[in-house]
Amino acid sequence: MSSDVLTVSQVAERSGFAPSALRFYERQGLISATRTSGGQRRYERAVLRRLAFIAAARRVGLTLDEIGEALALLPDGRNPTKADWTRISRSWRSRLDEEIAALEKLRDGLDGCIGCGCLSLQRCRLSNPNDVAAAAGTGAAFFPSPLHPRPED
Amino acid sequence: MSSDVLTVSQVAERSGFAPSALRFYERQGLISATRTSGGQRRYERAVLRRLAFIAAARRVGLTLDEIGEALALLPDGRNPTKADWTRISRSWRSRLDEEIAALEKLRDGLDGCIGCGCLSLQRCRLSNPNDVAAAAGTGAAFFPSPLHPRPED
DNA sequence: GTACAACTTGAAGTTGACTTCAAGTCAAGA
DNA sequence: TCTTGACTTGAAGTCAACTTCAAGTTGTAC
Repeated sequence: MSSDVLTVSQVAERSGFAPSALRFYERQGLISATRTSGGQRRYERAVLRRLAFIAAARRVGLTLDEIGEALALLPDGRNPTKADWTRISRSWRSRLDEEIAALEKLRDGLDGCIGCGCLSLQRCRLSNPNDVAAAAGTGAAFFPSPLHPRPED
Repeated sequence: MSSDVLTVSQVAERSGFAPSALRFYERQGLISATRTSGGQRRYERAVLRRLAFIAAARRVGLTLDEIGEALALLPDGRNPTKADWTRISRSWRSRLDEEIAALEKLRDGLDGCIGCGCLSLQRCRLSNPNDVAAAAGTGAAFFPSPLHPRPED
């Protein structure tokens, strides 16, 4: 139990991450823990804040590598302040804006194309991949794609 | 070459998919090809339309399994009409709308939370995972997540 | 008829983010 | 002290969507 350290299952429950994920994040250097004399992990409360950051960053679409880089910008020695967290998450807003814009563009493209069935017509960009291929090189350019997609949790 | 059938590399170039992806899609049952006497693939032109559909569907965020299910709804025996394509892609618009809405919600949540640094404060949902865990079960509920994300191409 | 690019196959590898497993060790309440 | 749930480890497995590889075959321009 108790006062100021937490066990793996306590952190798991409070953070929402599975114990296996916590061990994985530790191996990746995203979080750390002290050990009991018997070798079991004990976490400081500050790890919860760190995990909250990781959860939010994942949701925004950052990879674990990127999250690691962001966390590396936190001061070592002292606990991060409000300003520290703000600083390293400042770019998230524009990242989301870009992603939203990309999806909107895709949606509008669909409205004028697949949505109306012109997939089967000669002049639709979607149904006429050779034109696109000739112009853009690969089919990946048919439509803008969302930025920073991530696999299912 | 020529008149009405296409080789693998021709389809690859015109569709934007790599030859290995075409073989993979064939194994998955998404596309099909006839064979020469020597066993090489020859594609009908209609495969390009199918591939355009696959490309668009991938972009919208469908998995290959879902794309397969959608393609299974096309009539067999005759080539799909404009109405056929429209029918099976009708749900894409709302799917994108939902995904966009989820991202906007996430963005707005960030504006009021991480963005202002309250990650370090007591009453922020993000910095207070135990409350969320108690209420929602897992950390996955901190923020709405985008629907149907997909791995990098 | 020959050269050679393009094609064939099944199997294994890749990436990211984890999870699962087996086999054993630790912590703490009764 | 005993019991039992929680914990430990490294290695291997999972998932999606492909790519890469090796070793051999085919198609066609000359």
